[in-house]
Amino acid sequence: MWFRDDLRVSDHAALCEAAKDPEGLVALYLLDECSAQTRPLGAATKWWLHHSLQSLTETLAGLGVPLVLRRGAAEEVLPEVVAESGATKVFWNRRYGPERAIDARLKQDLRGQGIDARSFIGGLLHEPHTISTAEGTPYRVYSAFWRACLRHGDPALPLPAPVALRAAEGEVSSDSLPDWKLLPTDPDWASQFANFWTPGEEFAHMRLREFLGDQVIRYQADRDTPSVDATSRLSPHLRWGEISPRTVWHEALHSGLDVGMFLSEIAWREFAWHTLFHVGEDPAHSLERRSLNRRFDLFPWRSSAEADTELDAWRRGTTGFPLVDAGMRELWQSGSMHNRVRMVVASFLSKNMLVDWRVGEAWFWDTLLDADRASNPFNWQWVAGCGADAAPYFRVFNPTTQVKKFDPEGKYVTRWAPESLLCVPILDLAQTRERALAAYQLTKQQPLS
DNA sequence: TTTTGAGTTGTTCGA
DNA sequence: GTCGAACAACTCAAA
Repeated sequence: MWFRDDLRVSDHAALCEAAKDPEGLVALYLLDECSAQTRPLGAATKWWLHHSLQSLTETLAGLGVPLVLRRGAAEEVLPEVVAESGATKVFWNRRYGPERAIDARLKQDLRGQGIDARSFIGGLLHEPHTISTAEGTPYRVYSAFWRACLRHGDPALPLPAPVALRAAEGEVSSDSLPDWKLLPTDPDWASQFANFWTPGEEFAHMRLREFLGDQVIRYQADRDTPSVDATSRLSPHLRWGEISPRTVWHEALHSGLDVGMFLSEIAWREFAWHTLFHVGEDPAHSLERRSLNRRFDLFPWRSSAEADTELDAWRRGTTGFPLVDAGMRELWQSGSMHNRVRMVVASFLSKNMLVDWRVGEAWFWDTLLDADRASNPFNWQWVAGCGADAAPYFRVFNPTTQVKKFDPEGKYVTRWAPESLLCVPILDLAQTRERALAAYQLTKQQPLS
């Protein structure tokens, strides 16, 4: 049983199937950061992965199976583990990013050697190939995609976790988790993360129940207010598949409350994966590499060198715009940022600073606990105006207006960046807005080559 | 097949 | 202070 971005035992199709096998199973987690189709993990994400693997190890041990840890290119290491263990079958849940090229090649190779390699439904509500427009093309507009999801009907009911597992005979060598050095040391900049988050399947379910118990009622009204704890905070758990979106969907419906708005946000995650799936397996075409709107191929972004000082201020949260600075500090200290503020800081970077959205995306990738290969670049592209169902180019968030609207009492700003109010603004909002509008207008008018 | 209307998250300006 | 218009172009789906 090969675990990937699905570090859980409930609603796990591949595990359920593997559990039926009388030969017993080997549970494997393979950390692959070197294949061409994978993306090296961000530093914050590694912290989460460490703790999530620890949690899965305990859960599996309780069910009777050790978790084997191995590192390297999947196409080299997986066959090694198969040979070492004498496994005759290999099961996994499907991935929907560029990594699926690796899975397809492995499946073919293993089957060529007489190994029964099988994949199962992965961590989405609906598999991407089952949702398409009447013309068979992928959706490019969210609302139409959401309607299509609703027409598709409820996703399958979550599968129960196995009550017991049988370990395969013989021993398979495993790396030790601390040797992977996923946790930061010297300095331990993640020291505060544990005050905000508890990785692991058990806590993912607790978080969902808590949210559905007393927060979801206020979700629609308060989700845009960053000082209020009104969001589900499930995203890092979903990132590692500690809980499946199908479980979230059904438990939310089961609550009997008005969960429409919340589920439509789960569908945005789905839409990002749908979009990533349809750009194909070529890493060069992946969402983090290329704007969906090809007109932006020649966009006159200012280079990182040119915007060096401003970029530094953006990353550190010393731009002199309290909402931007508060957001960037929240990110650094907690590994997360409120959704409303993400839009503001992303608009600030791509529009006011006129820096390539990929630079911001890379920073989020490194510092966010919930960044995945679909949502993170998809949403950056949405804000930058070059993505699917993108914000119109003239939508430039004004951090001063936004703070008046969404943090009028300054609670959020005071919590994260109290001294930012005294900083000197690094740029002129009106002037940089005009600069962005001019550049975007030119790009829009450019004929597509 | 063609036409038409609608579409997550904003800001500014002028009446 | 409030309100509506303008700021495009394109995709999707219904008519």
